[in-house]
Amino acid sequence: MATIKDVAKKAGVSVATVSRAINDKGYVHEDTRKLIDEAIRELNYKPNEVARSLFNKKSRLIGLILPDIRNPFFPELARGVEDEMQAHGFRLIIGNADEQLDKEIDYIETFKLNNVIGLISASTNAVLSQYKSLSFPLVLLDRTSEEHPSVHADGYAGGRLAARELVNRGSSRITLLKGPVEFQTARDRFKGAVDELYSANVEFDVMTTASFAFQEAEYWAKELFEKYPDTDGVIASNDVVAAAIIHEAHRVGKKMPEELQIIGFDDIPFSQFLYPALSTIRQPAYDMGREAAKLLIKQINGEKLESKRIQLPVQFIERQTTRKGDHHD
Amino acid sequence: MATIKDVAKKAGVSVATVSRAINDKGYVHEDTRKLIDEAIRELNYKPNEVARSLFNKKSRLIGLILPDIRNPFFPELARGVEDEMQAHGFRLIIGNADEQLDKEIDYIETFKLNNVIGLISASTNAVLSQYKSLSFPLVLLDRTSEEHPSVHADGYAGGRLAARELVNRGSSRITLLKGPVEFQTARDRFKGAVDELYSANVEFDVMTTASFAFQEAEYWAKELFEKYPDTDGVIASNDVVAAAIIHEAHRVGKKMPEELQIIGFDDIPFSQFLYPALSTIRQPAYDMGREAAKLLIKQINGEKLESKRIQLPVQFIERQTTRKGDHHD
DNA sequence: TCTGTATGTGTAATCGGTTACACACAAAAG
DNA sequence: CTTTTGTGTGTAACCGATTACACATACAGA
Repeated sequence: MATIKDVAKKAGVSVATVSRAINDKGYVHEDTRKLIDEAIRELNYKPNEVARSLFNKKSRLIGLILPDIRNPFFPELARGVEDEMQAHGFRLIIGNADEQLDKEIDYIETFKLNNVIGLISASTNAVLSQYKSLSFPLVLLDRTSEEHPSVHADGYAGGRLAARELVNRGSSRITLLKGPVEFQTARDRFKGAVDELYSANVEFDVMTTASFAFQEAEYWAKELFEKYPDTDGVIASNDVVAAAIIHEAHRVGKKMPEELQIIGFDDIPFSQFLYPALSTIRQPAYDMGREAAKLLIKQINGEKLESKRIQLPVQFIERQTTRKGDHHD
Repeated sequence: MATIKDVAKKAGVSVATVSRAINDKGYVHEDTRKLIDEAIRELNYKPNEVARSLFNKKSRLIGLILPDIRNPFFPELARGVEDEMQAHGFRLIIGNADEQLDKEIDYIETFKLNNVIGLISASTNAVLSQYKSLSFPLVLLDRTSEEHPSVHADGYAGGRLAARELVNRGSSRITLLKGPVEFQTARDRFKGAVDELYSANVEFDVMTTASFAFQEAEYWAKELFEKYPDTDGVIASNDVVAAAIIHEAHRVGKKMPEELQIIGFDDIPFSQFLYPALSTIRQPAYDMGREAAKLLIKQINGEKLESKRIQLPVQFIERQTTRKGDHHD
């Protein structure tokens, strides 16, 4: 690989001049600039990011921490972040914390030691002390925070919405699945649903699904029908769990949506392919990713943030696991 | 952040000694070592990876290029790579090329300029000139190569297997979906299926699905039933496409598996939740990831590779989109 | 006593960039 | 004609690590 010295020699100038030319800082004569550009092209020179980063204490890398890359919701977030970063010349590196604290700490450390210029975390453990001592900006994604800028969907409204739609469509013995307590969004949507059900004066049971992972989703589904065999409406903690429930419902012979309505949460791409296609509360994952990226870029550029907490709306996506309701507009 | 100088000062030695102590190179007196350890602990010192990397021209980072993070098959691969790397003290950074050439080139460049110590690529464009001029080892994942070590599943056998199972289970007007030509694995499994169908002397049509993405899968599914309304067996190019076909089959009122059998490819976690649950050819994605990681680590350590091309077996997973067959053992 | 080897440590160069500062020169201002 | 200001460029220090090399000491064997 060619270095700045090679370029300087070839162009017959000093490295300082080359550096100035590259970075458009200070004066460089038009003619010298041409010489340098020429040398750069001939040698196919690319500035060494590591050396730059060592001096500047900043790279062009953005770190993104995801709690579980296998849950399709998170790749969707990542795509949003990536596209926005791409457009601004930043590079995204993804760390998959796998819902494990030590992995997450490892990644934060790795990001620090590699001088990332900013960090977006969609992790559950955002309260970590590691997040306090960062020398670069942090944006929390898919959760809120007092201390840091954040982007999230309106989980509470989503929970209310899910409950309302289910009730309006005639379910009366509802089972409400509560996601892992660590996930703030899970708590929000749970609370939303509870509040709505209370105020609608509808009976409901609560079951906790202590994880969002595929492997365990099947287990929750089985547990659901054992504990509450005559439930006629399920508000699932997310789409993965909802998928497992649909599957199990078929197995135990429940007709959907006639005998059992189900509403998921997230609207991952797969939900439309389920049978019956899953009615769900959509989170605009891609947009959330983009917004988080924008927020981070603003901070990196030292701009003032007019709003530190961006909340995006959720939306009911009507498909086949809910009946036609007497729909209030 | 504390630097090596701070540690040296606190321990009352030179930076060289500290460096030797940290890296266990050269002589360091037991007593001095203790002093240094003590200083490191007190200052909470962590060597700056960027500075190290600048000198050594190596980091502890491994790059992984995925063609599409949204296809659940790839996160699964990534998890395998990650777990193995984690165990060896390497850090994984993921780049999502999004099946776009320029993004992929960008990522290779980013990885180079950040001194990754090795690269695993599951991209379609492994023929790229960028891959030739690497100064660090490369392992190709989910595809083969003459020039580079690679890990892949036996797509050809998978194609044959899919065709054989479908024929054995009584489909006679088979439609064979051909995945994107860029994907070598897609070509392999296509060829396997073709060979098997020829030798079994079974009629079949071919339809090309020029992408594996969700958004388009639905389109292929519709096209399938328009073009070949009386097909009674589909060999899908992957599970995502298969999911779309199941969905569409419901819509047009085909009974599965009685009137229509479907076999997918990959066995992504979602396949079990489809209705009917998808019979598919399983690729051991997680293991593939691990093997690729092992291969890369061996190269990094300068070990001899006994085999440069690792092929993992595929497996027929019988679920509900295929009928009970007169099963030859 | 002299030489050779093993042990322990520090100085300074190096990796590939960036930038403060000094200096040279030209044109404009006084 | 001197002073100021704006351009243009090079020298060298610096970012935070690693390591070649020099040097000092201790102890062995001759």
